[in-house]
Amino acid sequence: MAELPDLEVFSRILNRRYSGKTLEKIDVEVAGKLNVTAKKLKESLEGHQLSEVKRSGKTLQFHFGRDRILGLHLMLRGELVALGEKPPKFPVLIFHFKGGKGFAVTDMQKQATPTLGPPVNEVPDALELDYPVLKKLLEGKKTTIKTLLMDQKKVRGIGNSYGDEILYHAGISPFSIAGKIPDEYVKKLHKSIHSVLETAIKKIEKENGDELTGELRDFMQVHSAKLKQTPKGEEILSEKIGGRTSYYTKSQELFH
DNA sequence: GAAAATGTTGATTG
DNA sequence: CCAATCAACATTTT
Repeated sequence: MAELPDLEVFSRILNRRYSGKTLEKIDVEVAGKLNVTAKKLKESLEGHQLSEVKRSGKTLQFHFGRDRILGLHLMLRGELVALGEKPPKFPVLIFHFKGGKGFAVTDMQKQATPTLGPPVNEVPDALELDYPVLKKLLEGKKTTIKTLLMDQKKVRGIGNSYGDEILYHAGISPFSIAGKIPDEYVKKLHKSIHSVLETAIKKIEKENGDELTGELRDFMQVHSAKLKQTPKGEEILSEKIGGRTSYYTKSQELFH
């Protein structure tokens, strides 16, 4: 969980289910990563109406009015679950809305990070990245394109799996030096970022329907430990880049 | 039972 | 100063 397309779909579902409802109570089960005290969070949000849920990069933002915004990063293992009969496993935060419904943020690793009053982030979101900005981002950079795409200080929202999918789609090797990629391929990369992410959003939205749960990655073309071949029959290679496994094929062009 | 797993941060090394 | 690597976080899945 927790790359841009999943979060985009979650934000839409959360909006449909909870926007307009008043937060009756919020339980803070794990306060370790919270930037304020549990008491302060409760004082700030309880009794207020959820106006909107937004996605920003790999974070969600719950708007309870001006100056009452809760940011949330799910990190590696964070999940969102609707409250049911059983109490959620590994709860971090539990939102109870008036009328009895609610959801929980869970994380077995306790790394999910809620932030009251998240600072405005100037780094472009992957879905808002236009071609001239991307071109400028790559110019003169000596780092590999895979590392750069995953760098949240440069573009927000792309992680290890979609990074591989995007580069496969664009026909660029993840080991290519960012600054050495010709314009023609930077254009392809720009198109691939949008089309891979938007296609994923549509597929996840279709599968998930109105359910909060689920982690759909069936449509991955290269980034999967199970796959040996792409749908086109190309052999999938894997190698670590920056401590994380990258999946790619020989058909992706290497610029260096 | 070992290894890897969608992310980030801070320390460290070149 | 920039780039790259690694460990740490806690648990499940392969």
